[in-house]
Amino acid sequence: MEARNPIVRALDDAGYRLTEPRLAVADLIVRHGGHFTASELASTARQRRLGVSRATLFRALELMVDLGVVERLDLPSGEHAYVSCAPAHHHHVVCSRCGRTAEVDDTGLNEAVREIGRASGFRIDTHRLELFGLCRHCQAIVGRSGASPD
Amino acid sequence: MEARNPIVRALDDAGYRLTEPRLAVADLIVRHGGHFTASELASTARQRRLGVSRATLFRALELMVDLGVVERLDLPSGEHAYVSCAPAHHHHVVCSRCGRTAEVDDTGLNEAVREIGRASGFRIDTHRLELFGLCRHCQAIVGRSGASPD
DNA sequence: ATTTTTGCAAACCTTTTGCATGGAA
DNA sequence: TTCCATGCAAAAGGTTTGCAAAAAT
Repeated sequence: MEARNPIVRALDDAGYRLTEPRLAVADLIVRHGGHFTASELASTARQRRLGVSRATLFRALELMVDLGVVERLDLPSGEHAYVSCAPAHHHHVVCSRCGRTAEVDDTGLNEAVREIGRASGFRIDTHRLELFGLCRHCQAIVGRSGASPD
Repeated sequence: MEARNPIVRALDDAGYRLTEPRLAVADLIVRHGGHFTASELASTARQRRLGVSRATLFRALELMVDLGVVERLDLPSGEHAYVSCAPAHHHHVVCSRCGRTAEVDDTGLNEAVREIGRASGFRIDTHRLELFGLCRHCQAIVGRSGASPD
């Protein structure tokens, strides 16, 4: 039933116990959609009286990141944030107005990375690309009203 | 003529006062070379008895980031780090063994970013690319001794 | 002389940890 | 029943802030 939730499924598959707090966190995350900080998640949990302590929240997030179903990213402000995602290498575009995210594949990027390695002489092992802008929805809103993002 | 130091020059040009602590921080940074965390810089300053308080260090770093002569980046570990750099849009490759960095231009990447925008429907405003690997020097060392990075 | 900058110390925030209790398998 | 996971509360970092004193212009 709730194993429909991909995070819960991943926890289950990996043999972790499906506890009340973990289920609550997983549910919050998939319902949430966009990116979120640990604090945001904590206060949502508090509002809904889900009884998830701060320590447990962080432990759950760490677990999910390890399992690859949640990714940690860094906002331009330097804040740490998380997004739920499929367990494979990829990147996210983040809407700076509404927080919506989309996954992005490596097409074209891999080649650029290879080129950078060639030019710099570095053997490049990993990279992180974070993109920020306006999703289609917010472009329409901003374009219509002339409002500025943020 | 410490105005030879590009950070000092930038401070001067922007009309900030060239104080003892700022000069000390600027000097530490340009001498340092690779990336560094605020704490690392703080402890180096302490060792050398430069008399730069923590608060001032952070204020100086913030200033330099604002001026564009220092960039803040996020290591894979999630730690915040800084590197000194030229004030233009670019990215860094960071050696995960020795901390050496090289600047990288956008060639090829811009196109990839444009393509991502097209595919995702987002209007992409900014992006951050962080690359990690081994610099030429460390490749040679690791290759020779068979040691593994980190 | 005036205004900016600093140092100190405390506050703040986020994240982690030890340990006894509680809950899943 | 047996571990694993949780909560609590304290600790550990990292970063910011208010304010009086010090320094740069």
